[in-house]
Amino acid sequence: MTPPNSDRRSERARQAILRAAIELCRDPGFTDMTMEAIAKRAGVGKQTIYRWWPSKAAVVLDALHEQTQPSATFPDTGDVVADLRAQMYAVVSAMTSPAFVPYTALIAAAQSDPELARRVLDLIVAPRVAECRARLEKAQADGQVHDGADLGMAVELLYAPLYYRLLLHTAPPGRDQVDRVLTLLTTGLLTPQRP
Amino acid sequence: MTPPNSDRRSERARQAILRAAIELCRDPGFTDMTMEAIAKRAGVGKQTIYRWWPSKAAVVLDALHEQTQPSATFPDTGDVVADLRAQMYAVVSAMTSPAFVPYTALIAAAQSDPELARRVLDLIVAPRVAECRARLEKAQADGQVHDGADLGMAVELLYAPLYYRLLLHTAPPGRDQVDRVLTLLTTGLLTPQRP
Amino acid sequence: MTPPNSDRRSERARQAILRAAIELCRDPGFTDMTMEAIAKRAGVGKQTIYRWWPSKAAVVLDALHEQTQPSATFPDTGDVVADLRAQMYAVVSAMTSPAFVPYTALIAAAQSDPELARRVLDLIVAPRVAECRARLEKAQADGQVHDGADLGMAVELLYAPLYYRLLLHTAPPGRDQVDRVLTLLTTGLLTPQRP
Amino acid sequence: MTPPNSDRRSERARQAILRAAIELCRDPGFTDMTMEAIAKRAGVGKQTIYRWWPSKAAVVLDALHEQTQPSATFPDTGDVVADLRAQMYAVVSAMTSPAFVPYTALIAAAQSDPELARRVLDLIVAPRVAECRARLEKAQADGQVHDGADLGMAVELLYAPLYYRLLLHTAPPGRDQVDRVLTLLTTGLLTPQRP
DNA sequence: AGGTAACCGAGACGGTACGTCCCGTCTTCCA
DNA sequence: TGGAAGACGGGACGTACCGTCTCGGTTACCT
Repeated sequence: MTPPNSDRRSERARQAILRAAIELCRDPGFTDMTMEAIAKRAGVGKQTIYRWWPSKAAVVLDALHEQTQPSATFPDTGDVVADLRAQMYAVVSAMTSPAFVPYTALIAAAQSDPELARRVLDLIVAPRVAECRARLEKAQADGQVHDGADLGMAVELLYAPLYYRLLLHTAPPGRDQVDRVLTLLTTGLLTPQRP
Repeated sequence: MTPPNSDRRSERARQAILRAAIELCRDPGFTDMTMEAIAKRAGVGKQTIYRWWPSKAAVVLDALHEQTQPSATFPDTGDVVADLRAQMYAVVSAMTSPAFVPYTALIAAAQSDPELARRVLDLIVAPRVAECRARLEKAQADGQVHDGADLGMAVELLYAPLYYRLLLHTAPPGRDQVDRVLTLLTTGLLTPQRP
Repeated sequence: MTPPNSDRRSERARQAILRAAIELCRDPGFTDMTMEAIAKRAGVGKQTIYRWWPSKAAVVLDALHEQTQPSATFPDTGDVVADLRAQMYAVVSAMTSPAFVPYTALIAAAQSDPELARRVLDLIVAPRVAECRARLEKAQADGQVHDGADLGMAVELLYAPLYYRLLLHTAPPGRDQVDRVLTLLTTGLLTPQRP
Repeated sequence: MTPPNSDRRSERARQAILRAAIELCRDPGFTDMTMEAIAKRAGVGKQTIYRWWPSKAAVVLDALHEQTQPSATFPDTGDVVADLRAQMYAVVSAMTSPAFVPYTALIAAAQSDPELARRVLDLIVAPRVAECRARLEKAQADGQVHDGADLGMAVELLYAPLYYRLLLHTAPPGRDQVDRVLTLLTTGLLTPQRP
């Protein structure tokens, strides 16, 4: 997928590799997966993998991304807070499902692989952020959010706690967390009491 | 530091190993560091490392933790927001300094090593969280924060965005980010405008 | 048994070590036996072994030698050939018994350990050779062997074929081999036929 | 040379390995030689050695065998005894040359490695024995040896004393030994004197 | 229609690090 | 001071993968 340009590329091999990668995410898991194992399971020469991907992380990222359905778009019922809650509940569900483990591994791998980091960001994080941002903008236009609110930071504040728990393992992300985050953000209680 | 119990342990070797680990964090970096390199640089047999630590990540964690000064306590000038800002500025400084890179690597490594995750949490994250929490509680007692505010979530909301940027590489954590987070949290603008 | 001189030596430890060596000859076998295993099984510090023996081969040699009864002396019925046959049968029995395996291992070890070679020779081979030689000399005095016969070489010729088979594994040493050796040596058929 | 079947094998690597083995026989010697040293000197990965040989002894055996010229055949001047003497002198020369040391080491190693023992026997011992046997049979046909003589045992009796001295270190094999062996075997003096 | 150039499978190759085993020395504490 | 215990520096083990390479074979295009 990177260096040699060709439509002579074998679609059969490509799919077999992605398929094998997905399967190996399940069983030995991302960390214990090897290029050799992918090649063997896909019935493919190692060279064929190295020809199109730079690392196992790149293969897995492609594999995960390919199998992901176009993803439902951000809900819009007219009530921003309800919509945010619904969407964040969905994210929590995803994060706590076993199928999410390899995503976490990819984020970990990306810490020492800038190119991978960029691709993870572009493929996985950015689209969700953009949608959330768009929903907030619409809400602002609807008057459900202050004109002066810092929407960019709002997006970060909404999702960051989920990733925080996911990656620091302080606790699993959860629905109550979502509720508390929304409460804090929408009530602004982090301010002095009025006497 | 885990399996064999003994006070016959060589303090000389222990320190040489931790020292070597720190040095190797700088030069080849955590990812390219190997147990063999640590042993060689420390002038120590590999077995001596494996006897006391289960992985290079464990060694590095101990090394980083040992070299860390008792850590300045949370500032308390009487103004919570100012104190939070000061402390978070400090965290931003730390995170963007080259010396922080290995911490990031440890968090990455912890994604596939639950025991390491626990130790990272206990040694690095938990104490900071506790201090922040304590400061917020004092602020609440002082009436600078609403009685009903969810302080636990507040701590998460304050720090999560920093880790979010750090680990997802959306942008480097920064002072302006801190300012915007504090603004959003203290003004509660994520609410409908009053007409 | 070599360097430090002392009667403070612990007889208990010495016997435990030799005993352990014998037992380990049986189970993991000489080749797979280690100093550490001997120490552990003997309930002895490694240092205690190294203090008195230079190598595991030395320990095993002592152990084997100590457990060997003073050894029956060469038979003397008046008939040299019969006596030789009897004695050589006994050697064949010994060589083909499982208990002989470590002796073979010692001879092998001696190939790269001159000091061990000397001790193996002195303790194991030389006494038997001397006895055989003495019996042949008596036979010569009795007129059962030619005055001109080269008795030193005769001893070599009698025993060499047994060691030859033992060490080159062309075939196991056997009674028929003994018979055929004796026949060839006593009939001198390796000469032209008389017409 | 055993497990994977393939003509994809690198002849370059094979030769480099055998060459390195020969050289290391000279300098650190068989006992102190390591697989790692062979690999390093041959400029080869360790795996490449392990892929084709089970042990360093196997490598050395192949190396020695490959470098050995097809070997001069048994002399045949018409005089068996002279021919035997000539051939055995040659064996003595070989055995007492420094180049023979690794053969001795192989025989030692074979004591705890049945497969190696078989290969040493087949490659080194058996051919020589067969040639000697053939020469004796021809002598028997020529009437230079009794019809009833036990030729198989004769071969053993001729060579065994040389190996006996070589391996038990009673004395170095020598020409005088050869002479005395031949004398004893051809005169049959190990019999009662005729009055 | 034949030639040729690319991808493909297979897996050997030179290498590096792994985690383990044992070496022979040392250190510590006990009797 | 000898012995038990076992940690220590060291070095080789045999294995696992890395990423590159060579080797036929099989397409698919290009004359």
